[in-house]
Amino acid sequence: MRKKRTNDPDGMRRRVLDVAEGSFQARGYHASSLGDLMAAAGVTGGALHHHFPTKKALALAVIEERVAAAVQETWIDPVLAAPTARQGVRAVFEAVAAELEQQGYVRGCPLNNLAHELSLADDDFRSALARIFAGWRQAIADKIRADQLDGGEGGTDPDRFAALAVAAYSGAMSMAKTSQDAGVLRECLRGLEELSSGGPAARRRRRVLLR
Amino acid sequence: MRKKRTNDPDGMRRRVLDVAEGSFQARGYHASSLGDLMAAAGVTGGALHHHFPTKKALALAVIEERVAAAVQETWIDPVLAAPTARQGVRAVFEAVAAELEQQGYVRGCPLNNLAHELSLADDDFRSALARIFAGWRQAIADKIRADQLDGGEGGTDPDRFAALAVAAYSGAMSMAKTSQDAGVLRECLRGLEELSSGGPAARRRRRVLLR
DNA sequence: CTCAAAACAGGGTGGTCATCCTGTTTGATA
DNA sequence: TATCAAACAGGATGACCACCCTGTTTTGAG
Repeated sequence: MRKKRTNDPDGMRRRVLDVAEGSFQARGYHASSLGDLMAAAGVTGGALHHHFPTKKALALAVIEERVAAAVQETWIDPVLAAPTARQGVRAVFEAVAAELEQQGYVRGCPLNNLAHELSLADDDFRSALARIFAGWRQAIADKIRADQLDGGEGGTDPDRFAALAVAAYSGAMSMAKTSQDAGVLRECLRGLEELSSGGPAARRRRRVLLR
Repeated sequence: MRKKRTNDPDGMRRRVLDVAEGSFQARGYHASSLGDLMAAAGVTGGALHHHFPTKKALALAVIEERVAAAVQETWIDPVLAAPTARQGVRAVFEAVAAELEQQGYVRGCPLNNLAHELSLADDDFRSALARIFAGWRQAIADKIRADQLDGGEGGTDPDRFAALAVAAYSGAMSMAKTSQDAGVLRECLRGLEELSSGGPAARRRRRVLLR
């Protein structure tokens, strides 16, 4: 009997990206060998090399297609959908913390993981990752500006708030990954809110300020 | 003529640690080969293996002796020496930003760099790194508590503030490394201060809330 | 001085890894 | 149906790389 083969370039490419995304997240770029990825994806060397001529090309595709999408889905979209930027930030922190606590382990933020390992290694990596960070911060800052046009967020500097929110999240995820405990995410969120508009006292103030 | 050799175990160990610390910081753990380290340190394979039987043992020594010391010197000591925790945090942010801007490039926080690459790879690495994070946070939290005994820092939660400060710094350094621009450090510091005791609006608000 | 242990030298080794190369199969187009 | 580029297969290759092993030199204790 003859063995059949069905050409499915898109599906094969997608399977490779799936496996690579997961392995880069769990083991990092250097610790992920193409041999392991090929075995995990059920792909031969020829097929891998056809779609991604080098390991760098594969990583660049993971960054631009998967990591960027992950930031969009877990951060930008929820923040934009929230009533205000601050509520969006809180919702994301809490959603991520809850998800991590449920799954029982912390693999860290995919963007930060790759940023640390690859930013200094290659300028193509670095600029691709920097673009994602910039888009993340800008989305939050724009949302703050929208809130201000709606009459909220008095004197908050949008860019400062966005930088702080992204930094606090990234750093909290670093610690959560290292301690394998998502609690620090909640701790940082409460720290942010205690100092800004989060606490019950602040909520009282906001109601006063709104009319 | 005979070649002379002077046994200097401490010096040789120190030279290896110096080179390894620098290379782990600049290239990361996996991208640093023992061959490169040997060449850079002027050390033979036998000597390296004598002092550090495995690469992991070398990295563990770097973490426990060098990274921990770096956190102590650049963060804990200045914060403890400052009049208040907040002033200490501000001083460190500004000192690091100034140093980075002067040297023209950003290699990132050594603790965070290694934490991202090694936390999931090996539990010995992970716990050693987690200990450093914990000591860092606790030093800041203790300083806040001392400030409160001196009558300052009204209702600030020490652990929350410490977690937020460390997270904001770590995350800001991630972005600074990725964008090769230390400006985000200052941005995050201003964000922290605007939201806490810094901005004029916040000072006004806080006064109202206090009764 | 003796001598054992520590300190160091340097080549070897098995394994892994990314990439390449030659060939075969598939599918769209004409 | 003829044709050709894209898609895929799978082994070859050469370059590392971490670790080990055998041997030599230095050092300090007794």
